[in-house]
Amino acid sequence: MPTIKDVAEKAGVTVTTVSRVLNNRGYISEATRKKVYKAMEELNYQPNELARSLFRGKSQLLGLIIPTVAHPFFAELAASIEAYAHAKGYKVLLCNSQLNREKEKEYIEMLKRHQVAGIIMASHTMEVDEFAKVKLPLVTFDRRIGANIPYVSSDNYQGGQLATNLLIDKGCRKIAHVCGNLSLNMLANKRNEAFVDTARERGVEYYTIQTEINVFETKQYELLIRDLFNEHPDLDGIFANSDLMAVSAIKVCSLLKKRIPHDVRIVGYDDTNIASLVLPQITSIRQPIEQMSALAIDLLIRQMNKEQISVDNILPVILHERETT
Amino acid sequence: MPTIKDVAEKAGVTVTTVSRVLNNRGYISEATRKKVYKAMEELNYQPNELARSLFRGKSQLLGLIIPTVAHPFFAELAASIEAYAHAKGYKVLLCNSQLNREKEKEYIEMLKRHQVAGIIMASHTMEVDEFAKVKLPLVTFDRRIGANIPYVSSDNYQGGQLATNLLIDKGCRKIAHVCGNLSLNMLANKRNEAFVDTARERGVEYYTIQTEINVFETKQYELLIRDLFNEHPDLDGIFANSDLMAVSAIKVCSLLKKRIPHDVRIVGYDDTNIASLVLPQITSIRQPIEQMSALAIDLLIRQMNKEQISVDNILPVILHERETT
DNA sequence: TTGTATGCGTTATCAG
DNA sequence: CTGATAACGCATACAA
Repeated sequence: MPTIKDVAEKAGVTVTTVSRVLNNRGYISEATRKKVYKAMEELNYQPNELARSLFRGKSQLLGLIIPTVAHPFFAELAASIEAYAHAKGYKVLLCNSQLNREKEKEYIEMLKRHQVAGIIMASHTMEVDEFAKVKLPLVTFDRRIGANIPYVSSDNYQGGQLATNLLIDKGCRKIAHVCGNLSLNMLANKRNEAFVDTARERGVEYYTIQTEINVFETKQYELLIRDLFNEHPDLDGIFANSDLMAVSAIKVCSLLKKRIPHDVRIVGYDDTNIASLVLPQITSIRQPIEQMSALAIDLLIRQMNKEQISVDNILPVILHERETT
Repeated sequence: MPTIKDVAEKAGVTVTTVSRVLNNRGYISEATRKKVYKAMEELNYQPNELARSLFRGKSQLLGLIIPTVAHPFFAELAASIEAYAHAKGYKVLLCNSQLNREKEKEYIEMLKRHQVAGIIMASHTMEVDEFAKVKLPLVTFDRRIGANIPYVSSDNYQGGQLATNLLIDKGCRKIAHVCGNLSLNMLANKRNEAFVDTARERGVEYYTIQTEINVFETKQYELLIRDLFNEHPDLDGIFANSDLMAVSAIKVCSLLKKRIPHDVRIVGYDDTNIASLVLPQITSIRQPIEQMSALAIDLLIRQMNKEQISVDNILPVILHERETT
């Protein structure tokens, strides 16, 4: 790999000059600029980002910590974040935590060692006080850590309300919310709050089913939902915490010969591609992934620039009615 | 951020000594080792990877270039690759090319600037001769570039045979292969070769439908398949090039009141999670993603060590029969 | 067993 | 307008 030195020699100038044309700093005569460009061209020179980053004390890397990119929601999130990061000149370091606290910590340490410019954290098994130690531009997805760490989230309470009200409006009298682990202290838990509040208010029988921490255990969802119907054969509405869970619910209903939406109505969450792909197409609550991604990147960059930012960044969700309701 | 210098001062030694205990090199007395560890502990010291990498001339980063991580197959691939890379001490830089040649090139340049240790390339719109310029450990997914660049692939021809034979064995007489853009020169095209060979051999009527380059245009798949049935209402077998396409096929069949597998049989590809998730569950050809990922990482590391490696790395696929056949 | 000096590739400061 | 030099944080060769 040619270095700036090689370019300088070839162009008959010093490294200083080359650096100047590279960064468009200071005054340079057109003649030498041309010479330098020519030399760079001929050598196929690429500036060494490691050296640059070392000098300025940080890299152009962003860390993205998610449970697993194999999950459709996080896959779409990752794709979106990468796109916006790229547009702003940043690269994304992919970290799959598997919702494992040790891994989360390990990844954060790793990212610090690599002098990343910032971290987007969308996996939350870590304790709150451990976030204080990060000392790096940080944005959280769907979790409020404290007054200092900004987070991006969609309006989970609103989502829960929309879903629950829709089920009840459509005539459901006995509904269940299949959600993640509520002890994980994520804002997604507000969906369940909304579910409970709404169901209670409107006088409808309701149940909450928590799944284990396992990220992507479809089979487990199916078993859980099957148990649910065993206990409550007359259940007529399911609010699933992800489209994947909704698909599992559809499957179980099909096996139990329950017609959708006639016997059971289902609302999914995230509105990932899968929701409109399967049959019946899933009614789902859409999180505005694109805007959330853009906002996250933006918040990170603002932190780097020591700008003032708001801690709470909650975007509205949208209900997409389809065939399961 | 504390540096090695701070640690040295705190421990009352020089940076050399600290560096030594850090890297377990040379002889160090237990006493000073303890002192140094203590100092590192107290300062919460993290070695600066940028500096390390700059010194040794390359980073611990791997570039992963895929069309988009929003696609289930590539999402699972990315998750798997990240896991193996992590196990070997490497981090993954995520690059979504959108199957765009300029982006691919741009990403490669970027990765070089960042002194990545290697590149895994699973997006192939670039010309063959451009690969020669990479000069970096490189592994290709599903494309044979030349005699110098190793690739990892599953046995596409076998996959095509398995799928086609299954359809015919089950009684299909008029079948279609819905595949990607055959001009892209990927090994996946061998699926179509196998399809054509097998159908011809066994005397069954067959058609090939190519989709546009767009990576994730589900709607487009649906339109294409609809057109297909318009032209050939008596089509009774579809070999889809991905599970996503298979889902689209299922959907179209459902809309056209065609029963699966009674009227139309469908075989998908990749056997991603989605295949066993939807109803009917999709018969699919499984690519051994885990092994392919491990192999790719392994090939990269071997190249770094200047070890001899084989260019052709083809793993067998497995047919998973489910409900669509 | 430990310390000194040098260089990795780049940018910034300060001269000229 | 351009050049010499120091510094970023670390690891190695060579001394001691």
